Amino acid sequence: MTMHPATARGERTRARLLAAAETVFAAHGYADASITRITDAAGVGQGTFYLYFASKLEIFEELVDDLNRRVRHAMTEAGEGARDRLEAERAGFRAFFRFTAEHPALYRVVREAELVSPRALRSHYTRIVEGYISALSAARAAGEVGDVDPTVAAWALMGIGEMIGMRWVLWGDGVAGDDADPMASGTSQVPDEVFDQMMRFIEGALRPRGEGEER
Amino acid sequence: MTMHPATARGERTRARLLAAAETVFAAHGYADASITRITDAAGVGQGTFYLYFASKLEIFEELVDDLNRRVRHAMTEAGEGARDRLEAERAGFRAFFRFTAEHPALYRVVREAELVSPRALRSHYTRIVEGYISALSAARAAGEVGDVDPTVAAWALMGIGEMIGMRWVLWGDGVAGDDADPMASGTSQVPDEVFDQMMRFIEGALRPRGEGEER
Amino acid sequence: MTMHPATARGERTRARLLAAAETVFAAHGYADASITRITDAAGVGQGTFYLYFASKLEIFEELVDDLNRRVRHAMTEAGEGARDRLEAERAGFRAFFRFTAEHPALYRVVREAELVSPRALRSHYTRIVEGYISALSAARAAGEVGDVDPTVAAWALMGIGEMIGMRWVLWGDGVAGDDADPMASGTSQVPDEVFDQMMRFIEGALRPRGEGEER
Amino acid sequence: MTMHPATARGERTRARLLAAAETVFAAHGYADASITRITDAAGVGQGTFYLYFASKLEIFEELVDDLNRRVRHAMTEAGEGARDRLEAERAGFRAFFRFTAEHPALYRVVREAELVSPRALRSHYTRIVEGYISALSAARAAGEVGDVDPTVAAWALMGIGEMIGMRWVLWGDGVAGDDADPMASGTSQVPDEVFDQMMRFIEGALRPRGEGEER
DNA sequence: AATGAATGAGCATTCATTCAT
DNA sequence: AATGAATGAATGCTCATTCAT
Repeated sequence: MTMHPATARGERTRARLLAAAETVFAAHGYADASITRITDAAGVGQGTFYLYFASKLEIFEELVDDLNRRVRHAMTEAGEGARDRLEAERAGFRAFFRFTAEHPALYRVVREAELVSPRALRSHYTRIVEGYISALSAARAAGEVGDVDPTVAAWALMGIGEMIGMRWVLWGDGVAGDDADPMASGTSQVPDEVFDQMMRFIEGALRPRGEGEER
Repeated sequence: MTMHPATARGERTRARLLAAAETVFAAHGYADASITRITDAAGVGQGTFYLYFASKLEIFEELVDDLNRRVRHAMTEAGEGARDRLEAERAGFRAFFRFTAEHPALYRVVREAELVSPRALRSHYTRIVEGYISALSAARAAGEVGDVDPTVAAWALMGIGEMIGMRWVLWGDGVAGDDADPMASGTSQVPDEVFDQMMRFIEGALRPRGEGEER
Repeated sequence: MTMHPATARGERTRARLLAAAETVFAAHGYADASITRITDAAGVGQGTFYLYFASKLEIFEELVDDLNRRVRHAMTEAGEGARDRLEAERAGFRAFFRFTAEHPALYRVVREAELVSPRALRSHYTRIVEGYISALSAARAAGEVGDVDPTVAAWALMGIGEMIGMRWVLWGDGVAGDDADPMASGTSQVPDEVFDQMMRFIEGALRPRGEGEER
Repeated sequence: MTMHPATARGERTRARLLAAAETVFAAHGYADASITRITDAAGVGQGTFYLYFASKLEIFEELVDDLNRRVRHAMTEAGEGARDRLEAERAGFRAFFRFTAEHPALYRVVREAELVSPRALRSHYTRIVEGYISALSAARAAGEVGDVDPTVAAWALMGIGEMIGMRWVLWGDGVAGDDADPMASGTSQVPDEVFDQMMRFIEGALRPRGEGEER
């Protein structure tokens, strides 16, 4: 499959292509991201592409994996110094949103993966969720978290992060009317009040509950 | 834009095309959903397509709008007989998942809209969220809901529904490993335990809180 | 071939179609003048077209013939009251240019006929030229015109009229640079000085010559 | 716009395409000259076309320019050894007719340009006429030519050449009846008597006049 | 007489991929 | 290692024409 270069020069070329692919896929989508556009953006000849990737699908999947590795790394790293679960969560979300702002490709590419490579899509979400699951399980064992199923809660958190990120990072601050230019986005940050409200929502959901539950 | 037929026969043909588009877009994605595939599925000649839709994009956007109208209708209708906010929420989510199971197109089509027609995508989410927002605002005024910002909470709920729906309705029950055929899906239902856990999560998030909040 | 209507209403519809065809062919050219455009311009249904014309080619040829009849009529009529050949010529050219200004279709349609219907093209030019030939022959017999072959002179005059008409009527007054909008034309008139110079040129060419010829 | 090849092989392919275009446009006209027909005639694959030309219109315009350059070159070259204006004129027209006979595309393509690319059409005629204008101006200054406006005379000459060329070169010798196959042409030459008569006509038009002019 | 629906052939254009250099 | 040339399959879209009403 993926062909790996023998020389350092080749290594650089390959990296350039992958970086170019991130830009081009994010800007045009899978179908309209022609190999030519990628090689042009990378500053190499058309034929060079096939020296390092067997097909368009392959570079796409590698890109998804790559982005996945990078978000997860960013999130984990952010949560490392945290005192408790809550602080870690907060840091993780912050990191997630920051990554989203810096790499709009993450959203655009992943969303398209639904059809292009369902395998890649599933693996992307699943890996992130796995991180949540183990963190939540540990927290539950430590009594920091209420009686929610870690798996379900993990997917819910994933959904919250994704949707809030889409709404406030990708779309920007403005009201999401039909009017605004939908492409002029990708650099905002989630406003503090929104972030706080979101964390409130999550805390409430995860907090241990002393009182009797309704229903 | 959209051209409307003058006769009943034309009306029927147009409806057949729209129905075919739902199937075809869901199965192949926007880029690979050729007009020919759509007209074949509709049982009409190629040229007939352009009697009713000016372009592929146009039928796509109309389809998104159509699906949007239909989910919202299903959700509203479901919540109508509910005693309290919680029951309504529960019914709404159930309806949402049922609709998702019956119309996998909703997910696949909407997700692709990110690139195909950002306008359609935004409008889709925004309209659904608006429903949540007004329901939450009313519930908060009635003291049924805690002190969360209705807008943020609404987007969070949207995210939860979408992610849980994707995971358990579209992907089915199985573990989301790299192995299973990712296309053989779309008909499962969210298992009861998962649904209950999700509702627990949501209740916790929205419940009025007596105790002092950290931070 | 051409189908003729039985009723007065039909007669009117047919005339409307022919008039619409003049406009549409002039504006879009043969290839881009769709039947739909013609019927739309005529304010009738698509199918109605084929009640009166067997094909697109047929209405085109009829239009060429029609325009041809009308220019020739305009030119003949104009020359009728003239005292001598020269005055007649002058009036004929004036009429030709006026017709051109009012019916840009004449040029555009005829020029395209080169490929669409060579038959129609030839017949158009030939018929006009025939008028010149007989006028020149008569004038030569009367000694009003020098010793030029009427046929060759007639084609030369045709060429002059067509080229001057294109340059000053269709293109307008402006310098024919690459810049001006080439479609914004068709209503100018040949300026008087140009017209006079052209007539001088023609007079010189046709005038009887007493002196010895060079060569 | 026009893309130029980087290698000699590409240069050859590009030239083949342009030559094929001349043939195909002349034979079928712009609208019916499919890219496939051109690439077939050139002996290359369909896709190859777009390596060198951005569109059908572009190769058309380049072809018009190319033909224009070539006629003008042929005409100028022919008139180079001439003793006087008249001899030069004669040689120029001969060259023009010869070129027309060898490149029927000149006529057919240019005539269609009226609608396809008015810009190209104007520029074609204007450039040729400019040559006439400067020659006539010089001749007038030298007293070789009478008191006609060089610009008007130049357009008149252009018209004469075009019409005579069409009549005797493109249509051939035969009477231009409705019968003859209109496509079986393009190789005749203007008969000597016709050519001489045409030159007589032109001489008369341009000759200095001693006597008093009517009007 | 009039119409609108239906159709399939046809075309410009794009693009992933292969290959010779 | 790198490149640009070449290709043909595929697709969105247009349009003259036919037909049932």
